[in-house]
Formats: sequence, structure tokens, C-alpha cells
Amino acid sequence: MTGQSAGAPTRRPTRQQLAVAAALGQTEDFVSAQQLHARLRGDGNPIGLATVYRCLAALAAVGRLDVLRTDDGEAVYRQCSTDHHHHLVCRICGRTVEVAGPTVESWAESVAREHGFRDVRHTIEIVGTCATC
Amino acid sequence: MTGQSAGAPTRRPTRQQLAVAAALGQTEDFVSAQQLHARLRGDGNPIGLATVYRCLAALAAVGRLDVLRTDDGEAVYRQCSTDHHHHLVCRICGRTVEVAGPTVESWAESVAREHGFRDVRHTIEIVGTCATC
DNA sequence: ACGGAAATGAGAATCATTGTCAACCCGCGG
DNA sequence: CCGCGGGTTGACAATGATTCTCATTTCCGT
Repeated sequence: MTGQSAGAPTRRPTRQQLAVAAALGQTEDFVSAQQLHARLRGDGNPIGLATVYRCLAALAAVGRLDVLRTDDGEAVYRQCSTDHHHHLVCRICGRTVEVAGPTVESWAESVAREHGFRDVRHTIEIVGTCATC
Repeated sequence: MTGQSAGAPTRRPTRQQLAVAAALGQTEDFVSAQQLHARLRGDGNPIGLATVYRCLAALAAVGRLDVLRTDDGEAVYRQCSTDHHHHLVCRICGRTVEVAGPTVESWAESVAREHGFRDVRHTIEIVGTCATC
């Protein structure tokens, strides 16, 4: 080991990794590896599915991504960001409304701290039947 | 439809269903369908894996079970302690704490109503690093 | 430019979960 | 008590996301 200090074992930069990082930067929503893979290809970025998984795993390992599981077990990723919002989804027509909630933000924050948790991050999804359905 | 009032569509009781319910009642920990299946068989309760999944799904549908996903995507179930609550999960060790929040409950309720949504249901997951990690 | 190591990609392998469908069991009517 | 109809079961196939394998390609220091 020469100069390279320990810690974040940065991967060797490649076109694919940049593409994955860029794609993640273009949205605030959670995306699954499969969606990301499809999107990249659609945008003219040839990339293998396995590579997408590897890049996501690497980014998540360094703490640059939030990872969580959807109800059907698919893993979804999102770039760690400060500003975010939540979704109100109609279970019939799928209409989605973005909602911000300073109330919950602080609630989550305090509940977590109360239990000694740090680096808190949360996900909230509200599902209901919208007015027109 | 004769007299049968709507609501909880209780399934016809069978040995297998009782076994699953009993097994769930014996522990407060989260168990995966696979574990439950193995345990039941070990206890001399012949039961099919598909049936275990069906029973769990049925119980969860009626709201008698809490369901969440482990980091590797396996679904784990636990008998609902009492009422509605959410989870605070440690991203390192996976420790889980149940938290109740009248605050969020009403917040979600009002935000949804504000947008004309009915039959609201929500999911909240708070992830952080717990004190001991 | 060269060599070695890390990264990639195509496809196979894995594994939890769901679907299929014939055999089975439960409760009700006769 | 016996038989019937339909919900339930179980063995196995099918699905789908994720991981593994390994030959090939790309990057980086020399």
C-alpha cells in the first residue's frame, strides 16, 4: 500500500459506473435494479444487468445509496439526499400525489433518537382510494 | 349471499391452519415462512410449504400478522402484538423496535383526506444506525 | 506500448415465493 | 349416518430477482 489511504475502497472508474451514478442522480424516486438497467439501455448505455447490481451494491456499501425492499421483495435504491417527499397513491387508478410533511419528518427523527438511533432515514407510503375512483 | 355478513372472510378451519397459528403464537420473534415450515415439520406437523405461505398470507390479509422484509429479501412474519405500529430498523445489526405514533397516524389520515382519498392505509419504515452499532 | 489486476457481460445457478391441479377434508342437507 | 359441493391441501412446475462463473475487455502504473 503506497499512498492510498484506507477507508472507502473506491472502485476503478468506468463508463458503466458513471452511467449508473448519473442515472441515479436524475431522480429522487426509488428505482429497482431492473428498472435502472432498462432505463440505461433505453438511453443508449449498453450495460449488463450483473454490472448494474454490482455498481448498486458498491454504492450502497459506501453509504451513498438508500436501499429498501418493496412489498414484493424487490430491492429499490435511491441516491442519498437531504430533500425528499412522500407519496400518496391511489390503489385503484394508481394516481400519485407528492406530499411533503414537516410533521412526520420531525416525528421520525425524534422517535429514532429516542431509541438511540443515528443517521436516520425513513420511507412513508400512503395508499388509499382517490376521490374519482 | 344469504345471511353471511360481509367483513372478515374467515377461512374454513383445518389442522394445518391451527398449527401455523399455534406456532406463531409460541414466539415473539419474526420467522420466515421457510423457518416456520421446517419447525412445523420438526414438531411432527406434516404440512406443505405452499400451505404455510397461504396461511401466512391469509393471516396477514386479516391484519393478524406483521410482515416485513429482511435485508436479503426474505419475508418474515410475527403475530401482531396489539395494534397498529411501525418499525425502526438498524441498518447494521437489523435490530427492530416497534414504535407507535398517534402523531403520524393522524397526519397520514389528514393529508390523505385533504386530497380526497378514502380507505387510507400507510407504511412507514425508519432506518438508522442503532446505539450499539 | 505492455502486463497484471480489476471490471464487465452473457448466461447459468440459486432461492424464496407463487401458480397449477388433482386428491382430500369439512360442514351441511337429506 | 351418508353423500355432496366446494374450500383446502400438497407435490411440483414456473416465475423472477439476485448472485455466481468465467472468458474477455478495460484501466492504470511502469
